[in-house]
Amino acid sequence: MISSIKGMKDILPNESSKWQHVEKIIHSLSQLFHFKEIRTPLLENTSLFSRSIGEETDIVSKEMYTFLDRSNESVTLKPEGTASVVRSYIQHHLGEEQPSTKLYYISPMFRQERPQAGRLREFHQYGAEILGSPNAIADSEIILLNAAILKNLGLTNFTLIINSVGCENCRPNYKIKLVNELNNIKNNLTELSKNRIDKNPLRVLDSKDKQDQDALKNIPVIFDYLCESCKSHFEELCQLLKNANQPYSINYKLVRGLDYYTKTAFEFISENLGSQDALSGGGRYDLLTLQLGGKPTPAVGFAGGIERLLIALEKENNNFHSENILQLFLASADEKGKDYIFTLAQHCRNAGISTEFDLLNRSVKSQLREADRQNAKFLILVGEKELTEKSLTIKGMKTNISHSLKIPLQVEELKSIINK
RNA sequence: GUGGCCAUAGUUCAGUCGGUUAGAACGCCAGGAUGUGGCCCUGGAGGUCGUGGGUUCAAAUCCCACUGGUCACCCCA
Repeated sequence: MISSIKGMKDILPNESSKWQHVEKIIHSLSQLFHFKEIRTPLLENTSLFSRSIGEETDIVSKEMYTFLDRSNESVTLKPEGTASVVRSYIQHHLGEEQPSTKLYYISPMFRQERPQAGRLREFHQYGAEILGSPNAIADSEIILLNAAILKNLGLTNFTLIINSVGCENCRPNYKIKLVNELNNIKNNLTELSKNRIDKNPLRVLDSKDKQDQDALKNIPVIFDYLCESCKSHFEELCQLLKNANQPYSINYKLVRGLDYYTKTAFEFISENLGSQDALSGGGRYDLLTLQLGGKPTPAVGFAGGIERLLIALEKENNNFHSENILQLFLASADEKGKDYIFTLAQHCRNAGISTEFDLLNRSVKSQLREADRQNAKFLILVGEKELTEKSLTIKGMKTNISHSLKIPLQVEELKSIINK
């Protein structure tokens, strides 16, 4: 038996309706906020990701599915969405058409990590980006869309945390100060954090280790080192969130794992996700477009994990109604009945009635069991008797109401009974 | 990538001081005075016990490796 690749899951028929429901809400809310969908390829040039996400990040240094294609080009299955969107934005000059652009996407992503709860090698993200606006109102738009999607799915148990990670003007100053302080308390830090002091000092801050957190109690926070522009941007965002009645908490130690973030960083977290507690995350990336060869374009965006949404929804006992209910099951008692219902099924389906019948030549009893199992709303059984008498009976499987119908059948009449 | 736990019918599991044809429930299939489902009753199909080695007269059961799952670390969605 050949099975799926480790960490890559089939979405089976009994769960695909949940996915469709979630995707439907993502589409409709994104469009309500007037974002337009963008679809980019799964495969990109490897350099797109190494240049944007950062060579030193875990994603690029050890998690990407990278390989040489048949022309010896290094290609990579996309590990996140923003880089591709920005690449496409630059390549197709979307910024020339209008001063600001709002885009959203739903797409599989790939990272070769050890799978665990809420973490897969192929997973699905939904995300949105606003390119062209440097203002906090764009940040709030992104955050509020994200929150609206969560709420509309019926989630209640989540928290928004925000921070500012500064910009190219103020972050270097803070970094120097931070490295100094970290070196002072070096002996109280875990090995991993010690190693990070030089490579990526900001990441030391959000270590989950208790020992680290104790040692970091009195560490200076970036907020005190933000430049005027970053500070006012952050304050403005806070005010906008308040005006929108969007609860949030500030966590000065929130740092995100991708290098391109500037100013705003945020996460929506849930207690229901085990150790992978982020439902979604995002932030501002004012330098990325320039870095990827485009014109300087301030931008902000987020991405969320669909699998994690589904886990959180399950934990909150949100039961989805199964869509795609079967309206009519046609059963046959003999060969003539079979011929008749085959044709009738075409008419019903053309009229928009979802219709099913037996494909296995089974007994009447088996056909009816099947109708029951499929949760059919109505049943019509046809045999020689009905055809001779030119009269059919349609029966409600749940209601026990039945109607007589004359042959030739008027599909409109049938439709009105079914949709009543 | 590191570590803990796990791996028996389609599913959830029982079965280990090693010992004859490996069980249950649910699901599936067929039937129940002959053309009306669900409940009920009867019968049936379905497993080389994750894979490969080893120990033993004998392995689902003990040992090793591998693979997969799961949880945690790491990291992130």
